[in-house]
Amino acid sequence: MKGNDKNGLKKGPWTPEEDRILVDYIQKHGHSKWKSVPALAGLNRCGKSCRLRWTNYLRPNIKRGNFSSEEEQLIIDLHALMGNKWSAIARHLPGRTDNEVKNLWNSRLKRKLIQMGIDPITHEPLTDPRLHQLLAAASFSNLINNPLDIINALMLQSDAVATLAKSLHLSHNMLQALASTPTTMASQDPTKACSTSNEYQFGSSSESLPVNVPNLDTTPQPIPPMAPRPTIVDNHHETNNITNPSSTTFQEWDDFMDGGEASEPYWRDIIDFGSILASLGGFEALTYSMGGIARARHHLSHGLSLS
DNA sequence: AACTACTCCAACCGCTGTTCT
DNA sequence: GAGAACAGCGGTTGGAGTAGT
Repeated sequence: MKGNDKNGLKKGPWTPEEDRILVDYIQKHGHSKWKSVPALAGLNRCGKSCRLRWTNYLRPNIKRGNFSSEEEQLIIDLHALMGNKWSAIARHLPGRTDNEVKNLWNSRLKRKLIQMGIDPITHEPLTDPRLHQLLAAASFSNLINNPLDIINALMLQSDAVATLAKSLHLSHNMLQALASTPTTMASQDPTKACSTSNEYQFGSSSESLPVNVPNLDTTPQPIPPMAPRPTIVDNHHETNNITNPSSTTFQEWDDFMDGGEASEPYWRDIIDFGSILASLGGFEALTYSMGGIARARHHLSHGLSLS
């Protein structure tokens, strides 16, 4: 990456002096022809490199530093609509560049979605192969065959039930949020209104972005409301009233996954499994498990045998 | 302290679409 | 209309920094 190219033009990181020269030149003369900029400014760079440096780093109003959770959520939402249209996504984030958005997606957001059991490409729940992969890697297949084993395993740790219950509840809320994303966005933000011609209209300009909007006929049915969060949950943490998906849903998941309560690899595996089970639409199974857990907790608190 | 693995991000590359001649 | 020049975009690379062993 370092050194000069075959034309003798410099490559690699820009020095502060080069930055200063480029900024001075553009402020005085503009950049109508990028190809001529380096020669006129006195830089030993190609025009393309100058343009990139200016647009991604030197131009005014560039916002630097960490992305806020709101920005991250917006990127996820927009990516669900547009795919890898980084420049289009970046236009909705003032001060952010397409390169920054792309880097954030590739380095963090993509992984985060996978962790949540969501395919980062389709933004739909991960499908069977992924589930089987997970099941093969872990020993949960045995647990599925005998739900009582789940309970027995969970009872080995006092916070187990609370942790799993919370993870399942968050998974469910996230799925609800995702399932309702296009409608929700359109209703909240007029710039994201969806026309009837399978195109989303953005902003006041005539720009329209043809995207693969899911056919309404094939849109997954709304996820049924989950039973109220069990009161058995957690003596050690504040009980959150999580009944509706909201913009805080993903933040809650982040906090949950990053926090101590889900930090053990053992629990993260269970939570991953719970997410994927939920993703596959196994809410009956979840309800069953939750009910089983509640019963188990009741049995335990009354000193009864699980079997 | 040394090494390795991993993450982040600036910059490059190659392709595509648009504008100009 | 055709080809050249240019700008913009998305994918990829590689160096720097950091955490873990």
